[in-house]
Amino acid sequence: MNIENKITEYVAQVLVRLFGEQDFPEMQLQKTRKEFTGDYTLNVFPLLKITRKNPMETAGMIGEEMVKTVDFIESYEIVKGFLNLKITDAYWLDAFKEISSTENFGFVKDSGKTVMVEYSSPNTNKPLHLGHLRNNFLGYSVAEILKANGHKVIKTQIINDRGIHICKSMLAWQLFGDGETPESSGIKGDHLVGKYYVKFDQEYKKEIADQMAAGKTEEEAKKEAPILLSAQAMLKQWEAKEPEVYALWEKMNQWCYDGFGTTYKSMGVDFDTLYYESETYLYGKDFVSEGLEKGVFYKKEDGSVWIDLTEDGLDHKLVLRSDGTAVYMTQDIGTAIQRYKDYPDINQLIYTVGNEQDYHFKVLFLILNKLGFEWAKECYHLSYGMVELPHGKMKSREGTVVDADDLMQGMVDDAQKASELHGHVSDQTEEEQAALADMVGKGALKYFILKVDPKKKMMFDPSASIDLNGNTGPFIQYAHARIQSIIRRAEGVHPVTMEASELSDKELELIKMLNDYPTIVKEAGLNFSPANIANYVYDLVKQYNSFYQSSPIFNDENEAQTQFRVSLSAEVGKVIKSGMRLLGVQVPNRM
RNA sequence: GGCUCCGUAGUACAAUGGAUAGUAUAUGGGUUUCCGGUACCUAGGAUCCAGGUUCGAUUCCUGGCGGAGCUACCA
Repeated sequence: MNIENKITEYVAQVLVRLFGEQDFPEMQLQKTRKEFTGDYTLNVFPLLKITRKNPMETAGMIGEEMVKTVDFIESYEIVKGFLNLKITDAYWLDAFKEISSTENFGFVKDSGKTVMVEYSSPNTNKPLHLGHLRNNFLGYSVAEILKANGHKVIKTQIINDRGIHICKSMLAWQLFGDGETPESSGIKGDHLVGKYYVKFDQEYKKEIADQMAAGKTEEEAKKEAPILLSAQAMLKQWEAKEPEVYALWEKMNQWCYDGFGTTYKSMGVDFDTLYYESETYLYGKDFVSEGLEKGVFYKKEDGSVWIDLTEDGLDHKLVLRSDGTAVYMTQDIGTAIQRYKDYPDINQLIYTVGNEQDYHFKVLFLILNKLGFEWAKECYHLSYGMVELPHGKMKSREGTVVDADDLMQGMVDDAQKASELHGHVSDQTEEEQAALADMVGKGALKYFILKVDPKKKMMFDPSASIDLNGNTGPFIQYAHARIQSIIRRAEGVHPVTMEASELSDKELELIKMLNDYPTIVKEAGLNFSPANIANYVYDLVKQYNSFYQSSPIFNDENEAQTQFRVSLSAEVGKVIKSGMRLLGVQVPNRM
């Protein structure tokens, strides 16, 4: 049992003893703010109803009784109705010994729960960009955090590999590509496909302009541009599995998969199982038919199929086009059902998708519920805010898209430069230095993105993200490297022999912060928030640096103290590594 | 227009309804007999506006102002 629970339990006992009351409001216990003495603070305001005394008196009676009866409570102090309880140093030293002897400190062994986490889910017509980075880092990290909470996790994605947008790239390549391949051009596969997606758009614009010059309205021109009609025709050919089109689709998709594979490797993310829209959209259609029979959906005169959600406060929503082809919703219905069929024992299905699709998922879950799937209530949309740039939105047409590969490479290059500047690792081989630059550059990027609450939109300033000072990944990595340097010099970590009475304030503060780690991991899991972990690790590092600055570790006169400080440093290092690991960030032993 | 989300120092981010609203960056002033100065210490600077609920509101409610997203037979 953790200390918070112990304290609230004792307070409950005290209340029963002093006031004979069995039924009281939930205990409000929080950590004592820095400016007051004490470790935990009980807010007595909610208890006044049962004590029928003023805040001072109530706090005094409870504090008095706690000190008298609980061995690890040393003293109490009352400030404005807040009861501050101080824990004994001996308790904290014991807690530290416990922490250092715990394997995988902070992690839960087995919760018995299985969770599927979907993230990434790109379209196969263009490379990944900045928005995908937030998605991938978030999805991966949440999956790791859930594992740390003892859940079995299945990482997955839905690959959006069919549809008109894919045909646009294919058509443009057919018309203008002149047989260009990743091999012949030296261009990464996904970037090559993306190049033709852009090419299509350029041609399309040109044709619209031509048609308008010939007297058509803008609306007509947009609908009747020959290249668009060709793309639509190609989509039909694809659905009919016409060999030539199908072969082209397979070839260009493979270029994308190869390119994505490289990018995922560079990001450090992975998946346990994959779903393809081209395989699930037909399955979704089957359930639309079934829902139509059940009366969940209705058919309009033109043949399109809809659902009426006005009773749920929403609108009417299309689930199948009049020509019988599938929309996004159709395949999402199919994919969800397929997943529960493949993995019947999952307890939760998490979709990591941007908040511009909040409405879509509200509708999807409602539809699944109406189709009679019990598990619909286990579906959760992990909705994250958009990534904004200092100079406005990312728009592919205006060339303001921040490419994922380019951005990561830029970060690594900057890390390399910084490393050369400081020269701590100039004796290492080129390979080792390159690996370090990769670790630091990617660490900076991941930390920069993950330290922000996922629900909130975030500003991405490329020039600020490469700053290695302040609340950044490299700041944390540096602290870890410095700790490893201490351990190297100490030639290992030895058991603690120091007395509790010798502990300094800064040492006590560090122990208390280490003691919080399991609670942080738990909260991060409940909130699906890597930011909780990031902010905690940052605070821990700041506290450690302050300790490091003021407390000489290697002290010839007090061997026990030296060993303790090395041991404390080592534990801080372990928690830094563990926490960063949950963010998908590695930490170096030298940098 | 309708619906949803968001407004915290110059900028970027924190704060289960709790105490004097934290941190970074930028700006000013400091720290090397010592273990890695990518560090540490220190100063100034903020809750969009008006009401309401509450012992107590950055947090909850209402209205205004400002911003973003959704509102496609797109994904």
